[in-house]
Amino acid sequence: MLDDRKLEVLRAIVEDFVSTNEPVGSKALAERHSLGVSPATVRNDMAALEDEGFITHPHTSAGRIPTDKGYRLFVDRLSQVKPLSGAERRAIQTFLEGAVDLDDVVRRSVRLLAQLTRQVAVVQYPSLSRSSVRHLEIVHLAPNRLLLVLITDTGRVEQRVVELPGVLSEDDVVQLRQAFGSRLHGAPLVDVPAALADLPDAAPVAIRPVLTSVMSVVLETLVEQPEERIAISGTANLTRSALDFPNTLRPVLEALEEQVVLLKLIGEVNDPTTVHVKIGEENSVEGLRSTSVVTVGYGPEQAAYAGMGVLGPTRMDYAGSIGSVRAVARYVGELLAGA
Amino acid sequence: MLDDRKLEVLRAIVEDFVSTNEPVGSKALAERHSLGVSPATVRNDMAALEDEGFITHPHTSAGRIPTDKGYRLFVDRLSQVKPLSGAERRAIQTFLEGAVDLDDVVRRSVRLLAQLTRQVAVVQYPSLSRSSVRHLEIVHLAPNRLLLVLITDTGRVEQRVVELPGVLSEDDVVQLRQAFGSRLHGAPLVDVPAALADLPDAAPVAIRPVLTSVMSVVLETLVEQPEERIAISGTANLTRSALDFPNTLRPVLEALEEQVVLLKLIGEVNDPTTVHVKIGEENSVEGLRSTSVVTVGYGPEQAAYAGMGVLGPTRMDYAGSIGSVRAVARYVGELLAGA
DNA sequence: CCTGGCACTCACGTCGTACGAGTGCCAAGT
DNA sequence: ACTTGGCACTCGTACGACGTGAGTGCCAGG
Repeated sequence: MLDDRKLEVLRAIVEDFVSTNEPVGSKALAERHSLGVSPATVRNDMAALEDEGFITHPHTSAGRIPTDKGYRLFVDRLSQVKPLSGAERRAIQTFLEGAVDLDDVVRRSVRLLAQLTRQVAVVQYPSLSRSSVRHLEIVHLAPNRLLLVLITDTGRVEQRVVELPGVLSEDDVVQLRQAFGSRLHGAPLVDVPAALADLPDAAPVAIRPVLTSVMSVVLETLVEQPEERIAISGTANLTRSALDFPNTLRPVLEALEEQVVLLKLIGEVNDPTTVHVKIGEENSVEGLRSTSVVTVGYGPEQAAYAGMGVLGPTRMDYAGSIGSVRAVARYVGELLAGA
Repeated sequence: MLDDRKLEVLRAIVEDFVSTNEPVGSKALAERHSLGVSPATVRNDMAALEDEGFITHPHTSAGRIPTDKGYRLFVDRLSQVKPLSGAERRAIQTFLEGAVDLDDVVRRSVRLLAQLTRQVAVVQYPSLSRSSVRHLEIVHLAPNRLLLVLITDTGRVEQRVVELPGVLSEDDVVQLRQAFGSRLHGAPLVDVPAALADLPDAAPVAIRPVLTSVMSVVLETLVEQPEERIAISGTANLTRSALDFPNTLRPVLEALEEQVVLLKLIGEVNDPTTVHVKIGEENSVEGLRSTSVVTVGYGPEQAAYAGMGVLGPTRMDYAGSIGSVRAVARYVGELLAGA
């Protein structure tokens, strides 16, 4: 059905269209890529590719452009991931190693990714649900107010103010710290509920009411609403492909403002070893049907903390994007593992 | 020079143009607004307004549109700040009171503002340089590593990991805590360098090297790089005025990605009592010359923590935007003051 | 199965034209 | 001195006709 030359023609069409953004005709194609056959032959192959649904015409007298299905085939079988240049590798390293805390790492990564790919970059903060407790600090703000500060092993910090039912002495606070500290230190967040289960019974009666109210805030913060955060950069790059998004720029920008949508987009697969590509209609998100998304999980070795990726027109440089995304994810993963 | 009727004509032009986005002609204007004069008279007034530079033609056979100078006059003398509807006030309240920490307050505010004004909203996190230290926590991560967590009275949390020159005992850490805690608690960040000045001399010799290295990190974090953060929302609203930004959407999006630019925009005036409006060319930022910015400081009473505002086409609903921005700033100010 | 040739189809740019909104100005009216 | 109706003029826009050329599909011959 699809012999090697037809595949070669498809690759040529995708590559030409991606770089020129204009429908590519049989003649130009036979000339520029040394296929060794005449335009007429190319036309026949094109007709076959069109029958199979890999390419289309915008109109009768125009050249061909790839369909989503065509891009899919291209990504799966025809493209080789572009390795980064030495300059790019160095750029990544120097750019990221200046990071001063987790927020900084994420912000730098997302900017970096946007610059490398010249597209919209999205990076999810390390997920709470997959981290462990590094430290829980309890600060005695006022007799009846506490500030809880939780720090995870990924460097993430969550904080909450707790209004207490009663007044607390400094000694009580020390007891609280001990009670929580011993149970939580190093515990994965998913295990926190179990680790705290026996707490009310084990604690001195005097501080039980306070303790339970603190406990409920802790659980609520960490487990029930594991709030996920996301950083975006490079939205201005969307305008570069403004021609690709005649009336669709709007929904794309809207989708990018919806945390939930983005999480869905990035979070669907978090396998840190492979890069995933969603092309056009494959996207579950209405409004992103004219875009492609390249995602990957990142984190130390097996454990993926979270996802990151880039989003652009279906007509994008897949090989380059996949390479950049993978490289940045690796660096960030190592960085977080070492920290 | 500019009698009352001419001003009235200017107001009518601005209002019509803002709502329809089409150049307004003398006839339509005389009909829709009950000015009590004929189109011809309106034309004369228009000619006068044009001589003064308050309005222009796009071309000969088109109606008039306001110039930046025209909008300026409108904002300064002709528009009345629109009070919010009851529903809007209630929306603000319910939306903001669910906030769980500072980050949440800021994120909710910026979303709210974008929705109310249907424009791009920008909110600066409470500035570090204007806050005081609420608490400095020192966590002993490993023998030669410390985690510093600084919490300000505005609820902002900054954290840094410090690699120490030597190994530290638990007792040393306690001493460190005391040394810093006593000096910093409640101190305005600007006074921190002074408060710490005598620290190396006063401390036990044993921990001095460690202490100075911690100190330098603290100072660096808090004073030398008072990193300002910013939240944005509603960029999708820019596409609504896509007709206003034919080729200028790009630079606007780019400007919105530059923290520095935004801070400059918002930070120029932080008087919490008045709302400031920058119209078109008045903007110091290249690339935002086709936009207007409405900003205000927020914070408890006299002390402005930071700024917030909205950005849109010069052709925007100034009265409504000013009202919304002011209202949200007040609520957020109260909220933070009470927290 | 490839190739050159050939007729055919359309999108696109150009040109000319008609239309109409809106203006500027003037002379008459108040 | 200001307002008003009238009128000629400008110019941007919409519309239709037309030529052009890129690109195709098909066919007959190698």
